[in-house]
Formats: sequence, structure tokens, C-alpha cells
Amino acid sequence: MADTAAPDPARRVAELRERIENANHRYHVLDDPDIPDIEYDRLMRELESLEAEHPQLADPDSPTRRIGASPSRTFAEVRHEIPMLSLGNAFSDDEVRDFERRIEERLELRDPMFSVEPKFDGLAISLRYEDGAFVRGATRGDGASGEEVTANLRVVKSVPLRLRGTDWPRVLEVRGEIYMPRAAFERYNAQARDQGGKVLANPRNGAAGSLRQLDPRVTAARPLAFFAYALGVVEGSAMPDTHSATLARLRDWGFPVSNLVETARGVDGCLDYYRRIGERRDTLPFDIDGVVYKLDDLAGQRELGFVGRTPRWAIAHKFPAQEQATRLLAIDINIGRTGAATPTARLEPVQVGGVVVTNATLHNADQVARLDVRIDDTVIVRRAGDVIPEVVRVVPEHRPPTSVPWQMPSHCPVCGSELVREAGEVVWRCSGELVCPAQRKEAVFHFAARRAMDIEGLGERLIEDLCDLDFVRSVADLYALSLDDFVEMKRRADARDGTTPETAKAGKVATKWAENLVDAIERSRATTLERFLYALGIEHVGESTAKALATWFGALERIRHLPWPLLKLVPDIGGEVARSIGHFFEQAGNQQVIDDLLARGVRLGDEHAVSVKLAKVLTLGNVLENIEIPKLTHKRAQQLAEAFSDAHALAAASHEQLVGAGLPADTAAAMIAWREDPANARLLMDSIEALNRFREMLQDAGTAASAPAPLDGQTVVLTGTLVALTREEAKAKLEALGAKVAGSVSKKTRFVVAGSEAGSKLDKARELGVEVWDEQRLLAFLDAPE
DNA sequence: ATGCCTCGAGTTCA
DNA sequence: CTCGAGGCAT
Repeated sequence: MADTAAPDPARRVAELRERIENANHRYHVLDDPDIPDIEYDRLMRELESLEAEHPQLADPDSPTRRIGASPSRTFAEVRHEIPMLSLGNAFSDDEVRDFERRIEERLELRDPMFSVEPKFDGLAISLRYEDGAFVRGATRGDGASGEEVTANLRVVKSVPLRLRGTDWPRVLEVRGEIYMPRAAFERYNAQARDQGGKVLANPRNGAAGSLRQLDPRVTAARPLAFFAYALGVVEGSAMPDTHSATLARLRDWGFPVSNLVETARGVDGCLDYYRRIGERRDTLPFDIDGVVYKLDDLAGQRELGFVGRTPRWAIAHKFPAQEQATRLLAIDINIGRTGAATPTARLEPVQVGGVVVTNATLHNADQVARLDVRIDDTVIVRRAGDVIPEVVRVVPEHRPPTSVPWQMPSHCPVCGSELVREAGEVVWRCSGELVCPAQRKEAVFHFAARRAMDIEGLGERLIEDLCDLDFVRSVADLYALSLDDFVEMKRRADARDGTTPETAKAGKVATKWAENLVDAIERSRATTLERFLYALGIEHVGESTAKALATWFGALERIRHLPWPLLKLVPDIGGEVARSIGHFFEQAGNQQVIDDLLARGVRLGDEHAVSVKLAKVLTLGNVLENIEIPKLTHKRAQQLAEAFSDAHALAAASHEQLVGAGLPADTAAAMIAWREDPANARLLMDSIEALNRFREMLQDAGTAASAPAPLDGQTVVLTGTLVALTREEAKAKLEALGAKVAGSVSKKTRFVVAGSEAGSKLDKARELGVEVWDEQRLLAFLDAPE
């Protein structure tokens, strides 16, 4: 059979490629091999040697290339022109019935046909074909954009490199699931164990991890497979009008489509399918976590549309979350940044849904009481729909007779300070504040976080060591650390742990990590007021509040010594938040830390003048109202402010003068009595001084200040997927024009920008009669704001 | 007082 | 991501 003459290498190469791809298709897609492995290997070797002899015949789509190209540095981002969906979940028959009833009502029909399929437990991807050739593959990512993993997908044998047949569209995107068959997973792990390699936790993580390999040759060694189940962009040719026919067409083109896919009529057909698949679940060659029902008729799908990012025409019917019984070994207390004491269950390690679970949060003392979880209990652990393990309940039969209800300890396990609970609050907190090492560590961790000071490389372990070995007592100490300090710290940590110092092994050159850290710390010195305020870790001050403080007051000095009741002048800052900020700045220790940070070179590059927005709310009446003088209502405060042109005169006014200004006698008396307290008198004076100071600044800054931003004070909402801009970019640009970008639509919303696949927010906007813009209009507006 | 809406805080594992 | 609670409008 061998053509020893080999007259035309090009023709032979083409022939070999075709035969090998056919064999691949029969083997990997149809699961029906037509030639023995030995024959396949022989063809492959022949092709390899021909390609080596005749480099001009090389082709990136040759089957020999499936073994993998050389490593790439990182993954590029790929935007999905048509976003990749997430599905709504149903956990009960009733939820499926609701789903079906909604479709029947909206489309006014009975018992529609559904395409029903297993829900593969793998990794969703999108494959792009142009003129029949595979050109790009990407992970689902967040649905709007994912990572470009073309090289890794090329080595997956059931991914066609070229489409079969001829009638395919010019551009075709096929969506589906990459998964690792169970047998292949077992085989891989057995081998890995033998060779002392890394064992994969479960097939799903195996698939996900394999695709994210930077080196496709590693991916090639992992046994991955693919199932197609949906379309993305299609250009240049008509497609069938049902989902099931679409899948059949994909099959013809060479895509693997699971043979468990069926059609079913109405809810009964769906539920029947669910049960049949459920029975077979354990014997299937791959993991599934439920089944998916999709309305088969594509016109009906279009009519139904989306709610948010999930389609109304499809739903995932999940199998019950996997539950496991295990022993609860202990309940530890975790102390967070704010001192919150969170009970955590330490569990006998147990496999739940494929991963080993050893910890599960118990949320708070009330939750522990509700479940009546006790040490040594046998508990049921579940990895609910998503990932995070939770304790569902106790198995009372297995409870040891001597067990006693668990109680929140009275003192912090870390620093020994008392644990206290505010009236009406659920959480217990460590009262140690600055002295509690746990809180200090968390504070440093928060400070260094990406969204705060963004000190790259300063992670949990390092912070732990720095704090434990006393190199860092406050965040300001970070800025006094030298290269030698880091090296010395590492030496002591190694000595403490009895580990062999890497520095000793490799000589003194192994300090690159320390150099990087010193650099990272240096870089973080240049920051913004907003990030700095957030980094301080003041309770109730997250990114959004930090930003508000920064824009309204413009400079740290104006905030850190402000009588805290005045913070309430800023919208969205109320009593609780203002008090918390005040409490923070009242502590000398915190002020010292800020002084140290500034002295050690932290620079707030964006400090600016007070916002003119303050002028509107900065009135004597508002100030009086916000410092909460007893009996002084909003109306009375405004009235009083009208009567006194000189704020200082008001602060010193006698009972008679107050009554003269129109205040009822008892209100005046209450104010005088309140003022007797030196602390209150002081607050009044300080507030008035701050008021006058800001007024002057506002005048100096010039009332001629810039015209108000076009969208000043207006709220806009983004929904759906934008094409030209990312959501972040759009948000930044709108904010630059003075807008506030909110997450949900209300009557106050000025307009909603709706990208493609816009969902419930768009519905809501229409319902409330809020103006809706498309992306074009937004772009035009950003280009030339009116 | 009541009911949205948004923001903050906390959490698991690879 | 989910829950709770703070802020604000009704």
C-alpha cells in the first residue's frame, strides 16, 4: 500500500492530512474509530517526516500541529461580540414549571418543544471560524470578554481545525464546553501520582487549569474534549430556525454534539428527561451538574429575550447540591479588619462536589445558635449552587451525649481584649482596635490592596511575618523598611520556622523579591486622596464613600480635623458613617499614623480646592441642624440662621437673644443647657469656624470657577454590553462629566445607556419612562457634551 | 415608620 | 458573590 515512489510530496501530504483528520473525527467526535491506532501512528509519522523534508508544505492547520506551539507570555483579552450567556437556575420541579408557564403565557402557546441537553461541568468557550478555518478560541470569562486561548484549543482533538462539508457561513462562532472525561482524568492522575507530579482536584478544575496553561504543550498532555451547544456570531449564510436543527448542522460540520441531546415536549417532557439523565449521571463518562432546557424555536427565543444577562428561553435544572457528612472539629474565631469576630467551622477534610473542604464559615453567633452546631457534631456540608461551602445542618443522631451548646468566647482569641456586641447588631467585635495584632494585620492587608495603595507583592504571608516579627506595627512602618530589613526579616522568619533559608543556598543574590517589594512600596508613595482615604480602612468608608469625601473636600487636611457632624453635609454620608469617620480621626494614634505616612513621602497627587458643590449645602442652618442640638428641628435651625448674620454672635447668644430671634422659650433653654457642656460649646465653635473657613475658600477659589459639568449631579445607569467602550471606561468618562453611575434604575435616573443584550434595567427604564440611549448616542454625547 | 437602593464587608479554594 | 445595614424618599 505504501507508495514507495512518492512522486508528488504535496499531494501525499494533503492526502495524509485528510486521512488523519478523518480518523480524528471518527475517533474523537463520532467515538467510532475506523483505523487501528498503529495505522494512525504510522500515517502521523509519515506526515511528520514529509513536512520536515518539505518545509514549504507546512500549514498551521496540519494535524501535526496539534501537539502544540511554543509558550506564549500571557493571554490576550477577547471581547465577545455576542456575549456568552449565563443561565438561570432551577432547583425544583416547581421552578421548572414556573419557567415553562412564563414562556407559554408570553408566547401564547401550549407545551412548546424544548431542546434538552446535559449541563456539562467544564469550561465554556467560544470558537471562531472564518472561511471554514479555526482562527480564534476564547474562554467565557465574564461573558462579555474572555481570554484568548487559541493555541491551547488547537491541541484539543475534538475541536475541528477545519469545518467539514462546504455550506458553512463565512464567519461562524460556535460555543460549547471544554471538559475532561472522567476516565482520562483518572488515568492522568494515576500517572501523575506515579511520577510524583501534580494531581488534579477534579475534572472541571483539570479542564480549566489545562486551558489556562501558558505552554500549549502542557495542554496537549492533558486529555481534554469538547461539546458544542450554541452559536455566537454567524455571518454570510442562513441558519436553521430551531436549536435542534442548528445542533444537527454543527454535527455535519464536524463538531462533537452530545448524543444525550434530545427534544422534549412541554414541562413533562423536560422533567422526564431530567429524571432519566439523573439516573444515568453516575455512569456517564463525564461530569454533569444538571440539564439545560432551551426553547427549540429560535423565533420564540428572540421574542422572549433576556432578563439581565440570562435568557428567558432557557434554564439550567440543577441536580441537588452535593452534600456530605463530616465531623466538626472546632469552631475558630476569625478577627477581621473591623474587629468582627466570625466563627469558622474547622472540618474533617471531606470531598464535596470534587474539592476537599476543610473550612466553612458560620457567619455569626446567631447562625451557630440557629443551627445549634456543637464541637464534635456530625454536620452536613454543602457546596451550594456555586462554590462556597456551608454547614447545612447537624445530624442529631450522631451527637455525643456530653456535648454542650457552643458559645461565643468572651475575649478575643488573638489579643485577649473583650468581645462586645453593639445593641441591635449581629456581630461581636474585638474591642482591642489598634492593639489587636489580628486587626493590625488585616489593616495592613487592606492598606496594601490593589484598590487601595496597590503595593504589589505584599501578600498575606509576608504581612503576617512583618507584623509578628515586629518590623511593622502600623501601616506607616512600611515606608521605613529598607532592603536590609526585608532580608533580615526573612532570615528570622526562616530561623523561626526551621526552614532552610533560600538566601543561604543561592548566596546573597537571591534578594530580587525584596528589591521588587521596595520598588513596589516606593511606587505606592504616589497615590490619590481617594485611594488614601480608602486605604486607611475607616469603618463604613469603602471606595465610594472615599471618593465622595475626596471630591467634596478636595484635601486631606480639610477632612482629618473637621468636626465630624459636618461630614453629613455630603450626600450619602449620614450619622452612622460620619460618626465612624469622626471616631477614626479622634484617635491620636490614627492621626500619628497619617503624619508618619506623609512624613515618609506618601503624596496625594490629586488634592484640589473644595468643591463648589459644598457652597450649596454649606449654610449656617445646615451646620446647626447637623450638629444635632436638642429640640432644634430643621425648621428652627434655618430660622435661627436667618436671624443671625454673624455666626459667632449666635454661638454666644443669650436666652433673650435666642427668643428674640423667634425661638420658643423651651427650645432656647435646651440650646443654652446643651451649650453648657464644654465639649458641645467647642463643637459649635469649631463647626462655625470650619464653616467660615470653607466659605472663604470658596470665594477665593473664585465664583468664576469652571462652568458646572454637563452631567453634574445626575445619575445615569449602564446596562447591556457596550462595544466601543468597556463598562469601566464608559463609567470613567461619564463621571468625568460629573455624572454618578449607578447600578440600578430608579425615577431619579437621568438616562439609561443600553448596549446589546440589555435586560431588566432596560425594561425598568421603559416602565418608569426614563430616557434610554444607545451606545451611539452616548459616544456622540461624550464627543460633544452639551 | 416603611420600603427601596446602594454600599460595605466578609468568604473558599486552586 | 451574597447578606446586612446605612441613607434617603415616601
